[in-house]
Amino acid sequence: MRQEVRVSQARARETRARKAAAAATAEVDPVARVLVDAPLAHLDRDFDYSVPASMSEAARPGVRVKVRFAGHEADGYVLERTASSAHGGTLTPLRRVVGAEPVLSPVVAGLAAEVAERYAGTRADVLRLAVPPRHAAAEKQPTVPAAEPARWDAQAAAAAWADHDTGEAFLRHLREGGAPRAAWHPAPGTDWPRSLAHAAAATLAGGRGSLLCVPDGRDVARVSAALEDVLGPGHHVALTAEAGPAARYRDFLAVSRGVRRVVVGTRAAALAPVHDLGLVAVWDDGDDLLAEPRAPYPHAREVLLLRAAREGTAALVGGFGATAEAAYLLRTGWARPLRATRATVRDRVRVEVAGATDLARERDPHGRGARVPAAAHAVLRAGLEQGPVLVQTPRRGYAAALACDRCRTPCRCPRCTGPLALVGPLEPPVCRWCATPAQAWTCPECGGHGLRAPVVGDVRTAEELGRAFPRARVRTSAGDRVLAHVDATPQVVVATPGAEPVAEGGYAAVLLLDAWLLLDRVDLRAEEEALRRWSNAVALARPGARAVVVADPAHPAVQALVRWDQPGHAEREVDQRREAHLPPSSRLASLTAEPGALDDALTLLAPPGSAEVLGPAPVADGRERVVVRVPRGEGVALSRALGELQRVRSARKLDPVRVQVDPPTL
DNA sequence: TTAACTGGAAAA
DNA sequence: TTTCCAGTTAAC
Repeated sequence: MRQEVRVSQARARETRARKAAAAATAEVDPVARVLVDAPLAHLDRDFDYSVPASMSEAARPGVRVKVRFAGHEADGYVLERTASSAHGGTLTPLRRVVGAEPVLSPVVAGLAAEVAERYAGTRADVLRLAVPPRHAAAEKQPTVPAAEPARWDAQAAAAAWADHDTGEAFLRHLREGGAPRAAWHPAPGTDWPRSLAHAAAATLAGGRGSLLCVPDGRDVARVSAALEDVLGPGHHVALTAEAGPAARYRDFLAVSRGVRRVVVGTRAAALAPVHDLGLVAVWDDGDDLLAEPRAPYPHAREVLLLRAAREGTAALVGGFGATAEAAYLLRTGWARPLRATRATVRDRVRVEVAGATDLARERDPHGRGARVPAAAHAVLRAGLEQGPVLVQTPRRGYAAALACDRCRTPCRCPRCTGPLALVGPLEPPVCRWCATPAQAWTCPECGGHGLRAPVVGDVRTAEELGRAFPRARVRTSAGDRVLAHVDATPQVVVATPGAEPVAEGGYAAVLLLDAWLLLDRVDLRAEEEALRRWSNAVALARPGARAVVVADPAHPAVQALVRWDQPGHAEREVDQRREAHLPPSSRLASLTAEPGALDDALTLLAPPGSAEVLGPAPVADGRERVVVRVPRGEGVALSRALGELQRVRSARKLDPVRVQVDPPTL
């Protein structure tokens, strides 16, 4: 039996060898350099395969191929065709060319290599983000060019940017093929999707493409509508993950074929193969949605800035908030400020501060405290006579977590120790994990029976406001029930940060509740993030509207909001972070693994001399994390050392260590 | 998955 | 010293 198996294996081997010898290889450039989709870091290099004559035409650079790799069939991309190989042994032939479409351009292949290096990951991981899964039916359809040339209205574009000190010069540079780079901070109420669309139109009028990245699908839809309006139909595509595989691939092909040269999309679009790229832009770059959650965790802003440098394009980093990273671009002189004039800002919105800091913290669990101060009520009431009003409340749901009102011990379910939460005004608290109602809760620490809600959700805020304004319509927008738009009729719109609907004509008033809650988060970016969220809500107001933030008026973030000086806040943030050796003046990387593997990784790691290793500190699932920190100038060396670590560890089959360069949170 | 390589043990 | 074998490694 065993004998037979061996004989048949030997025969199969002979057959294969005979076939290989018999199949003629291509006459011109018989070698294909292939990027193989292998999961191991140390295999992230090019491999040469011979090209059978039958595939010589199809195996162009950029096409997908199937190859035999270490016994398995593996996917790969042809990077180039060459006359000879440096590989000593005989080359395995390509097995199959998958489709005729060159989906990996040399530009994107180079970019993927740079992104992989920067984030200490593999090119294959980056390309999984860059190239959507193939959809054969979509590949057969040709991309139809736009029926009419793109519109270019220099006056309309100038008008859209007129409120900015250097807006016209920026547009002119785009139009003339220049590479201006700016950190953009518009006034509240600015129709930023339209401004972006005009920037793309100016770039296209000069013969170049644009790549615009925004945080989420709603923003993509807004910019897409503005592009359609400004450029005319058929000149741009919107790339989002939610589009579905066929549409996603079809739109990707429209870009990779060069038929559409203006692209708006979410984070993965930063790697889109736009032809003749002239402008990269990222909007609201502080939004954590722009940080990719899959390895190697690239951030869309950083990918776009790498592209701007590699491809010599213009760059626009904008938002109503301002990140320390954007401020750092100004500080180093890499970008210039592009700001709304002070006169415009003054005309748009007045931001006031109401209430003392601790009112919200001390109120009782049924919300009878003065969470919405009288002054704020007055502003809402006045606003409701003009149109819709927006109320931002930090967290979704009725009430997040409950605590003992005497000793502040968090309430735990007596049955399963899960967190308790209120689900309605007259019902007892319910466990979030096992859904058991806690009929008569007693604090295990102090024996108290009273509950307090440290966080009030949007549903209860809506309920409270419904009582306060009985004649007004009250709607909520949060979590999985996000409204994209509301009309111009008077109504109260309660929304969580990031879920604020756009109001037709803008909100007549904006109220920001529980501001202390955003500021109390234990996070490196808590302040910047709070200011960003408030700013995005205030920016939805109509010209002449009033905004009220219920917060401590002395807090620097609150003051920056009132003055609409987010870039100034970001500048101070840069200073503070430099003193604390935090990004962007420093480069951080985190390593997460089982304690043993982490120990071992640290002995293998050869970081630049100035590196500090902080930790290890325990994280979830019994794993530990260390943070490695270097001055920014040594960031490249740190990335290289981390990449080398991953290659060595994968070659030796050691336990995996998760490496994140520039982790968005710590 | 599997050919090539390594090193250790048995045979000469 | 040579040969054989099992386990390891690299992977075109």
